[in-house]
Amino acid sequence: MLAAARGAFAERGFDGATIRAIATAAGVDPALVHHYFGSKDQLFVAAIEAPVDPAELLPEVLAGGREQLGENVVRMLLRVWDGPMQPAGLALVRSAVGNDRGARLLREFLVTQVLRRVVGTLELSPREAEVRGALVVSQLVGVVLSRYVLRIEPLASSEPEELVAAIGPTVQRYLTGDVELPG
Amino acid sequence: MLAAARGAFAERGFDGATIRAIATAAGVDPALVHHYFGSKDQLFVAAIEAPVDPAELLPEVLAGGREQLGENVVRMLLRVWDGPMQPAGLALVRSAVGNDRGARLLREFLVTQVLRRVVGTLELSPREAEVRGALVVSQLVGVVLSRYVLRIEPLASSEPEELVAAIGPTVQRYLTGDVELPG
DNA sequence: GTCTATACGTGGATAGAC
DNA sequence: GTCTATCCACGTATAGAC
Repeated sequence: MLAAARGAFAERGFDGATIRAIATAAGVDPALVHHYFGSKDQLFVAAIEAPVDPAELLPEVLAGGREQLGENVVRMLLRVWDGPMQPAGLALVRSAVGNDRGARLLREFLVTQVLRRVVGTLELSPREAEVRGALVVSQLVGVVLSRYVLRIEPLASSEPEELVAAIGPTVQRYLTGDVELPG
Repeated sequence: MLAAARGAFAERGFDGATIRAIATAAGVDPALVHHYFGSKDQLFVAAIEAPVDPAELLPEVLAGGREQLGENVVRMLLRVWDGPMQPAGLALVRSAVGNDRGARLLREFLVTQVLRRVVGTLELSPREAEVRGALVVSQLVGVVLSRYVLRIEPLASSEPEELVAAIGPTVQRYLTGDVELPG
């Protein structure tokens, strides 16, 4: 039933998904949904509960050393999104673009849960860390949107490792390379 | 009145925006909107009518020669989005992520109107052009989303030229650099 | 515990008065 | 041409029967 909700939110966003449709997809009565979750909002937060914990993935990302950080970040992003994260992630992204609460939710998740962890392992001034982190996000968000939402070819059907090779260097440069820092 | 529609669609996406709200914002009667535009769909396409023609911007992008292509693309993107394109563009992006028709609309606009023009000026095999174009799009889409939708700092309030310096090299590499080409 | 019935609001669209 | 009044469909949520 949560799976049905995730699927619906992923396909149609928060506003577009209806409790009726979710209930039908799950083969139950719409009233049951309210009975279990109370409201649509609560159902949503239950549905997008992160199926992966960023903290657990961190060691693997850092394992290759400083020079492989860029590729590892892209590799991990694709592994997670091609796998368990995709429905919940899509739901979150779709809703983030739809309304401002969702945008704030996603922004804070990205900044505090993902960015700070990766960037925090480099020795950087807070200011520089913020800038480099934002640049990385700009590329990663673009990959997710192009591959999973807009489905632009050949990005959408590329093998993960091909994208790692193509995009990893960009992330690497943003993290440790020579970048004029915007202010 | 079109301006009010653009603003509403930009803020709330296609589904979120209501004809009533648009009419109120424009200081007119909701029925008038139907009278002029017939339906919400038609109002939408009228509202997102591209305020800038990609073809006209092309010479300026190409002016600096092959080595400045990356920076010029980013510069033009920001100029257009910081200016006249922003409301219509936001409306399109918001709706593209919301429903699949919108996604197809945006994808086709990006691929045929923007990508092919820029990439077409390099001498590349169709296959390579497609790949490099998609990589460029992945970065540009990410910038737009981070800066204008998610409003991630410091991207959101950076000066355009700072972003040009930071992100231009990425686009340059995707266009003319050494990239392992995904398939 | 599960479903039927329904209240309540909202939004797109239309008919018709002036 | 512009607005009032209204129709109709849909969606959330709740109350209450079984």
